[in-house]
Amino acid sequence: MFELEQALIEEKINQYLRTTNLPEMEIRWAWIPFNGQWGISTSFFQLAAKTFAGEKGNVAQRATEIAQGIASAIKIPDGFSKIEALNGYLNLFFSPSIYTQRIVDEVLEKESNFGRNERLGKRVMFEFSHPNTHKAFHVGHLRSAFLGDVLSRISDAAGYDVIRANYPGDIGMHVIKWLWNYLKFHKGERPEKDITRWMGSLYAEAVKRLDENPDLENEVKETYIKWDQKDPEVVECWKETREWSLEGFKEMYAKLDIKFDKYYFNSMFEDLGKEMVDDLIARGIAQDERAEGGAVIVKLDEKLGLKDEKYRVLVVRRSDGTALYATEDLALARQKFLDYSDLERSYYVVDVRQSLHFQQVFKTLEIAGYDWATRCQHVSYELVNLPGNVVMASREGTVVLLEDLLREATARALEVVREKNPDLSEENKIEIAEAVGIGAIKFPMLSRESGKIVTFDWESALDFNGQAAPYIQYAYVRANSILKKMNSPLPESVNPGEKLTQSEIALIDLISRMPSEIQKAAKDLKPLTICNLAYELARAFNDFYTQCPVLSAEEPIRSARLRLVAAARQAIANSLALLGITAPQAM
RNA sequence: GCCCUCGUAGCUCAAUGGACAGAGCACCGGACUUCUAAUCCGAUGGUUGUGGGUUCGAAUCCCACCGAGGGCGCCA
Repeated sequence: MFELEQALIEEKINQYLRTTNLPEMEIRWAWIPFNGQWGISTSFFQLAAKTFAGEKGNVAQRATEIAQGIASAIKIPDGFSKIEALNGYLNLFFSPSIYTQRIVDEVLEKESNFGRNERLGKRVMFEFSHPNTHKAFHVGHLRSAFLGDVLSRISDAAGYDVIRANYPGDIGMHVIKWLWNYLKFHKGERPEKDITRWMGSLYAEAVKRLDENPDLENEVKETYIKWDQKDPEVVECWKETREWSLEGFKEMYAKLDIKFDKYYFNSMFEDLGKEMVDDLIARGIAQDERAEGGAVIVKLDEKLGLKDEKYRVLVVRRSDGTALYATEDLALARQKFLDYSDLERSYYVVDVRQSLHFQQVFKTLEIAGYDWATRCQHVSYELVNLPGNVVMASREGTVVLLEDLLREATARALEVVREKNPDLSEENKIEIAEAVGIGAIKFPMLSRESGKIVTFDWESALDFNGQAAPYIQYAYVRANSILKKMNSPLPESVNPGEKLTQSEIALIDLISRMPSEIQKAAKDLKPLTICNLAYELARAFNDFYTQCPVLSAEEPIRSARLRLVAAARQAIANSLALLGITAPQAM
């Protein structure tokens, strides 16, 4: 946003340093942290420390001296109102009128593209969500879905070409159990609505039956053998019921506004994985211990010559020859690079419990000589637990189903909409309630560090107050409301004059940070950064809203404020879009 | 036993190695004849788990310890 200005000033600083025989320094810019003061700053502590060359001295004082020297040596650059040396920092204040006009104009010209970087011509893939077919979808599963979706949005905005990949678990023991239960007790039945809930309830029923009567495991094993031998009835049933689950997921993703470019299915990689393992055995990377009743393993630490245990041992094929998760992951990783050979990075958005597993898989691929192996990266996140640190598990019955949460959240939001906006059409109210309800669900999962556990409880999940999506949406609605009441086209670009209030400056300051915040969020893979920005924007706008009359203001202030409101509305909308949260027109 | 996360206000969480560690919730006190009060303003609240170290400067980096959670050859 201010690269040109920064480069010019950097040149001047370096010139000063040369003429005064001070060492070169790397100049890092930061925002001036004081509220209502808009500008950029850099500090000279490092340089000051260097001038003492290890001897003792007052670094802070020297830094201030240098900053003062620079402040008096370089003229105030165009567009700046003040240059100041303070506590070792050099602060350059923007001339608010000039830059407010520039930023506002840029936002209004770029609209939804404001904040987006130019295309980098680099491709990355995010694999996320990976739901299990034939099972329920609970709140714990949402974190990967939201994280992956928003990371994709942020990376896209930061200039990357993003492939959004899903990897449904459409085969495995859980599916076999489901099929057994279905064929035995529910043959011919099909789901009417709430497909995913229905699939999940049949799975729970299967598990319950097997718990109550372990002898039935034999029947499950028979089903598994039938599956393995491609028994037509079992295979057909799998194909059909699998589609039901996928249909259910499709509805759910549509509701959550999550899209995928590419589907990889677990069932596609059993055979491919086994072939890769055979290759690993042939090349002496994997050890086949099946003759002694063991499995096929890769002794990673030994292969790497490590003394201490780090990567341990990876089982790549079961003793009975069947594939397991690791087998399939080897083939999946390769497939991604076969499909997209130019992939700069292949991200796996999977919970933290699988950290070691992915390290093992990636390291195995590296040892096997695949040059892309080092481009694979596990993006881990902590779980969503229930109060008392209870893990959500369908087996334990400790789950909150997505369907239930969605229904409750939208119902609660609908209640409020009816109260606040009784005149809106019912259709409109429902639309708003869904935007608010879903936003309220997404925000808390995105607005904390991914390494921290999210504790789900109904009370805070349905609390729309405070640091939450509805607060941000409401700021958007307020801006929208002013612009609707304007009843005329938006005024042409105007200079707001020198008398901008603190709240106006604070607002435009935040808007101007958007492009760099997006870059930061993409670099750190942190949606939280965007959550913070969105919330700060909303807060600054609410402050502006109470401080500064717009429609009743005198010209030219009125025009300038109207344009600022439009820019703020756009910035808030863009930040919400990055979070996959809908900005409603009214609330 | 080894490895990985996390520990900040009563609670939930922020804070590119940098300026006085900030919000929300809760609690207390205020503000709607005004562009939507799903809002705003004010008050209270801290030895950033403990002890060392690195650095001009540490909540942030390193080491040790304490506490919580997770992972560790045939689950996904």
